[in-house]
Amino acid sequence: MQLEKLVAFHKTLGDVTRIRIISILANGPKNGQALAGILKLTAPTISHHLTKLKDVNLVTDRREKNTVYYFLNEDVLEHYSSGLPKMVSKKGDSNKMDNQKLILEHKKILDNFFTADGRLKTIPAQRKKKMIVLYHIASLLEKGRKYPEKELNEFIQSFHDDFATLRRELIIGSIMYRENSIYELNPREMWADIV
Amino acid sequence: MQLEKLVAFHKTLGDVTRIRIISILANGPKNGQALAGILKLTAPTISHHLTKLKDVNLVTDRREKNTVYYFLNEDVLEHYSSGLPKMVSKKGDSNKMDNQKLILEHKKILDNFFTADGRLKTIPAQRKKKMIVLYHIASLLEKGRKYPEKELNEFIQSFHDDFATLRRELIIGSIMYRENSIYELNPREMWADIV
DNA sequence: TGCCTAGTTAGATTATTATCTAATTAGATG
DNA sequence: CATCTAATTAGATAATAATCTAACTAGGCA
Repeated sequence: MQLEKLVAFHKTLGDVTRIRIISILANGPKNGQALAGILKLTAPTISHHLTKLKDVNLVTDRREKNTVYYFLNEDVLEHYSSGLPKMVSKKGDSNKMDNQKLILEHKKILDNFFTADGRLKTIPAQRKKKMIVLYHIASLLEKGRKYPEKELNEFIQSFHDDFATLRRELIIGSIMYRENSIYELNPREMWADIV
Repeated sequence: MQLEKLVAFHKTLGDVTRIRIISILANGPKNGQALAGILKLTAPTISHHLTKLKDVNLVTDRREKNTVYYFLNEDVLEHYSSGLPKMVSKKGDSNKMDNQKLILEHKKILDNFFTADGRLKTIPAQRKKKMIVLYHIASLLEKGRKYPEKELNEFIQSFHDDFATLRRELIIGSIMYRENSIYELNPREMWADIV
């Protein structure tokens, strides 16, 4: 019945978490762990919501090695077009042509620069690669939380011994900012451009 | 917060009963009793849903004597435009200009032809009035249900002793149709033009 | 083969909500 | 004023669903 479908669609969108997931995915695909991190929810909860979103065809997924990326199906969204497009406005992604390809490229770079147990082999010289590595490291920090310099150092050192250089790069790249030796992630939507 | 509003809107639409109410109101205002009758729910339940619909501005109401008529706010619906417009397509209501006035006119006619305890005083001679009366009686039958002639007779007789005439009029007016002495409401949206 | 990581499934808990009955409010009407 | 009808409010019940922890599954990779 057509009516049931419409109700299901709205019921799916009638939940804050799912709307958040949608607006995140509007800026490009993400995997489950990333979503869980951003929304500060557990993996099963994310999984729960994603199945609901998949049920009404708002989201599709695609496996890449060990991790599954979730894509927003914008056609459906536009079909039911529900005011969302306005609030969910994409960031200035001029050529989002192949977001997927971008992800894989990033993944490859990370694979090259990190060891299996997650340590950074060397600090990349190439600016772009360096940024990708820095973003990756920063992605494991808690958004909104303040880190004393000592704590941040220890954290960075778990990736690479030259924590001083890396810490400075995080500031220069405006991924973090510092106030009285207290560090914090920059509030700007850091997940927008990178995985 | 804008997000909360969007969620609230969808949550409101994520319920079968409320979608039904909306698609009924799309064909013109109704009062609470009428809605309760059509949807076979109690008055408090209808009231509950209507307050929710009013909360998100999908419905407004207007009191007329003792009874309150509920109007669909089509602007909001179009603003959030949610696939509903398609399924909720108005019937060919050319001059809906004053639906409200129409309602009151009908009410007056019904008041004139029915006694306080709901019996039909006389069968109207004027075609238009007769139709209104017939629709009113038919509105108490169950859509989609098949009535054996005997049962239908008894039902009609609860309004007026000349059940044979009324039964024939229901067929002539194509409000009902008959197959092998089994009667059924015509499937066309009978609530569109009346009540 | 055997571990590691990402996701899903199961089950429990808690919060929300659709629905009902009973009681109450608000107008209208005789 | 007394009564009637329509609507809302209060309170109870039962169903749905969001979230968590714990256990399980399924690919990579050493």
